[in-house]
Amino acid sequence: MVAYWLMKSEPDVYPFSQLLKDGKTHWDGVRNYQARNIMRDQMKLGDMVLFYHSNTKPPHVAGLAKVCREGYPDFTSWDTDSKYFDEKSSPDNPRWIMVDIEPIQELEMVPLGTLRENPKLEGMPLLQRGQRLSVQPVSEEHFNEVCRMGGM
DNA sequence: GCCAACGTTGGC
DNA sequence: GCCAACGTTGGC
Repeated sequence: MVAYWLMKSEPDVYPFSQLLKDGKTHWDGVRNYQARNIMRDQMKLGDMVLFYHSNTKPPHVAGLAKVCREGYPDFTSWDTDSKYFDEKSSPDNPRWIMVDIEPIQELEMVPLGTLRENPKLEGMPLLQRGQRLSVQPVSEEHFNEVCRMGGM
């Protein structure tokens, strides 16, 4: 059973175009327990991901990706040179988890405002007031609709 | 740059 | 365990 997710990245930090170049990436730096738990407990190999660009104008869905490795310790959490270093995490007792994703294809940019205007997306977590989870679930219906809006 | 929303920290 | 203070996210 394939599940669907949305993952946020700031394009200044890691844009979808970089994922296309890299072929895959580990989703490091998540330091929120709710998002971590989703990656640890729920994201499975082959799950589909909407790659979302936040903190940009306009914020938008940029592409499609899929999970190519399930949750494992985020090694940047014990790397003292990393900006994601957390002194409470260690190889023996990792506190943070990441998954790997690989690109499927770029989408035509789907701006947040356009998502909001689509009644079929009513109830989508991304569109809820005040939500800021960087990894969040998407229903199959919403996922398919966003793909359609992105030209697929 | 502002600020609403919300998570975390730490004193008590 | 409560809650005020503070920090971060992220749209606008």
